[in-house]
Amino acid sequence: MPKMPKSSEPDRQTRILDAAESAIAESGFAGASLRDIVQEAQVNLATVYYYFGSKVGLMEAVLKRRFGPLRQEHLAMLGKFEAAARGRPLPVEQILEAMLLPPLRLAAKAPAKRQAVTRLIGRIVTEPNPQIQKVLTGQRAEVRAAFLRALQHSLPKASLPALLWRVEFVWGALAFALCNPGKIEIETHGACDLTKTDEVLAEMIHFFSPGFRALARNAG
Amino acid sequence: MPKMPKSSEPDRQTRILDAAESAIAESGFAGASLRDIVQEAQVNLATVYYYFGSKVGLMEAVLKRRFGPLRQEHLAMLGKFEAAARGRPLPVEQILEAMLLPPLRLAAKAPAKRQAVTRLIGRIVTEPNPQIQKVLTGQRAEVRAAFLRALQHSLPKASLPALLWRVEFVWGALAFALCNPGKIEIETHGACDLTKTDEVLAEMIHFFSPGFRALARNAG
DNA sequence: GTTCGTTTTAAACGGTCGTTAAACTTTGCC
DNA sequence: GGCAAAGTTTAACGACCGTTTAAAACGAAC
Repeated sequence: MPKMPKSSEPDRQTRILDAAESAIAESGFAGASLRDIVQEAQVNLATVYYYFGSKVGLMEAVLKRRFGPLRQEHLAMLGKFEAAARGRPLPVEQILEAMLLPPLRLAAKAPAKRQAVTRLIGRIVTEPNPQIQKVLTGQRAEVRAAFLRALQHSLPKASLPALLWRVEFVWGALAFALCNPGKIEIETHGACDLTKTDEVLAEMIHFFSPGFRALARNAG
Repeated sequence: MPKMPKSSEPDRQTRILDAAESAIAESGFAGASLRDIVQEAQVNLATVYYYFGSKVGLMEAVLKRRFGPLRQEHLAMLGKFEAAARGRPLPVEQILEAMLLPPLRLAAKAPAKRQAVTRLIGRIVTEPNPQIQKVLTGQRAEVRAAFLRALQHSLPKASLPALLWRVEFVWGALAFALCNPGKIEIETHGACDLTKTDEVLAEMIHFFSPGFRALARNAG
């Protein structure tokens, strides 16, 4: 049986996951070393293998801990909007909100872990390791299909490739923004602050929805 | 004096740069090993140090070879449009074309090296190593400033943060699309093909320009 | 053909990596 | 207490990494 956490301090598995998340954020999946991780987690090296089997196993656990709940939030929010609409097509603004808000909220978590979580999202986009990619491709497909169906319902005149491309563009803009929050803030001299979730959400919705609505008029 | 290339075969520096580019595309900057690179380039390990000084030096050379010309193309295309407009504001479609076409053309290069070049772009977005980041931050700032100035001229009513965010979103969508061309094509079952440069360019311009034009009416 | 600077090679250095096997400590249960 | 299971630590293995040194091969100039 696992040892109970010592009141304030999280248990070993959690400490390892937190440390791994930070390490991945800072150095990428390949560059994050187990020895650095266990040092920050104040845990012995072999403990990682006892709980997670291997480095890849640990990486998968890190991803599942964050992106499992994220997928559920995506589908739940979209489902809530669809239930309220009772079969009628959703305004693209609501579809965009269901796409964007869960990741943006995740990015605005507790300051200590904020950068780790956001950069983690960016790392996945360009991750070469197929074992790590595979963890997320399945659930990404499910979420993408759900949003695509909603968009097709709202914009029946739009062609499928036009919608597919636009969904990719929205994901890309989101991933890029989340990827290096500090960099954007610096390069725009503080004008773009990712921690202001509501602002960013509004900005993105205002930017993207006209491009979707243009598809409603003529086939695109 | 450097040995002349043997007609068909590129010289050693070029072979190393090509191999390094492929390796980075496949495994990232940290994961790309010099021993793999020199094996593919059919060159001795120490040759890398003779020509490039270190691994970081090689990485910098790889980036400069591709993104130096890219920066020039960006500024040249924007300059051409501005010269033709003779001081009048540019339509956002032209500004977007100057932002998007050079990278898209670069991505449509010779098939053998295509994936390497496109994935290289994606890697940079999430690169942790500050030495590598630094190579591109300077020239990125210059290009961003040029496009921002053009946008401000065309959309004088738009607020600065609104424009800054939108520029980031466009870069993000572009980088994401270029990052893993094969993945998008597979996940959309072939509907999204990045090699069709004209299609992708038209799709992006049609998607983004309404979001920019919306800023022309009321302050955003 | 010898000489000199340039280019290429072979071999090794120290270090870090992921991983494993076995010994050790703790914990819950009779 | 004694025992088995769960958890933790120690210590080491082999592999690969970036880097350096010094010697060999080469090309042009005289």
